[in-house]
Amino acid sequence: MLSKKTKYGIKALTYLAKQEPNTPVQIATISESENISLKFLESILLTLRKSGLLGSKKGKGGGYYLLKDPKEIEMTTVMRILEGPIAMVPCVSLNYYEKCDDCPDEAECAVHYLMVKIRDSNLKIYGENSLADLINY
Amino acid sequence: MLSKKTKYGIKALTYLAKQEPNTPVQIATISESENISLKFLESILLTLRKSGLLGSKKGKGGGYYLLKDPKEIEMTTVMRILEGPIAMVPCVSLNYYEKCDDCPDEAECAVHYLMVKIRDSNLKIYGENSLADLINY
DNA sequence: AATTACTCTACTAAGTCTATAGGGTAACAT
DNA sequence: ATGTTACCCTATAGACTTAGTAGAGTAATT
Repeated sequence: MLSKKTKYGIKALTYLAKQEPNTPVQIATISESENISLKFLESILLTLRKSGLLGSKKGKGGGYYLLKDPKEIEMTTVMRILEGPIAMVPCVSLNYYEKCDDCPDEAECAVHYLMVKIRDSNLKIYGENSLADLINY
Repeated sequence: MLSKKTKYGIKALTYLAKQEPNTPVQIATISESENISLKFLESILLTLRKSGLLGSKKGKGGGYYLLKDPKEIEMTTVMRILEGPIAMVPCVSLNYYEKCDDCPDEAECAVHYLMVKIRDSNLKIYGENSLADLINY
């Protein structure tokens, strides 16, 4: 299951992508428009800022804004930040690889075999879709 | 993330698929061979039996066995039983559809758009792979 | 200089899910 | 009858998710 954090995060990002570049949008505005709990959204935007996707401006007229062109932000990045590893099992993760403690031989593991296929296809889809692709279709 | 329940379930199923048809295998045998907690495996095999994938025989010489030819069991079925819906969001699920309460229009929802693609590609992979495909490669 | 509009940080808490453990019961084979 | 084995029920520690609450810090405006 996709966490609400990820769902809300993507919605907020697409909202920002629809705005004029570099015009800060307040949390409350996004929260109301997308029906997201204000405080929860606050913490989500914070992680997006910390990971370099968003910039923020304090004080009056402040808010959050995208740091890059929506075309340049691919969903692989977004998903990794919000949802974590793309792979469903650590032993097939490219960025967060971990050996299974119960599995003596990965090459012989049926789960591994299947999950590599799932990972590759998902990686392809996330790579083919930028934030810009999600707002005009 | 793939739950351990699913992971263990798939391992147990492939173990059974490697045996001679209709020869019951004890839980303990699978548990030891695949390094799975006995009690946990017990509950997993129970759900697999209740959903019609496995048969069981009580008493001495008893155990679990596959009810169908491994070629006839596609991973879509297995995943649905063990992991639940294939879709990552209820609003794109074919079998467990639910409307999002925050989303006014699915057709305009970026998350929906992306998750449909993910669902379709995963469904394709699970559909192309039977239990038999997972043991000989 | 005061006020206002924001972001930032931390703490708490209910709810759910995961993974495991223990004990007892019913069917079956010998 | 006896032992083997599936079956069933309950409990629990821990982690994670999704919030809610309170307050501190910062920048622009008046």
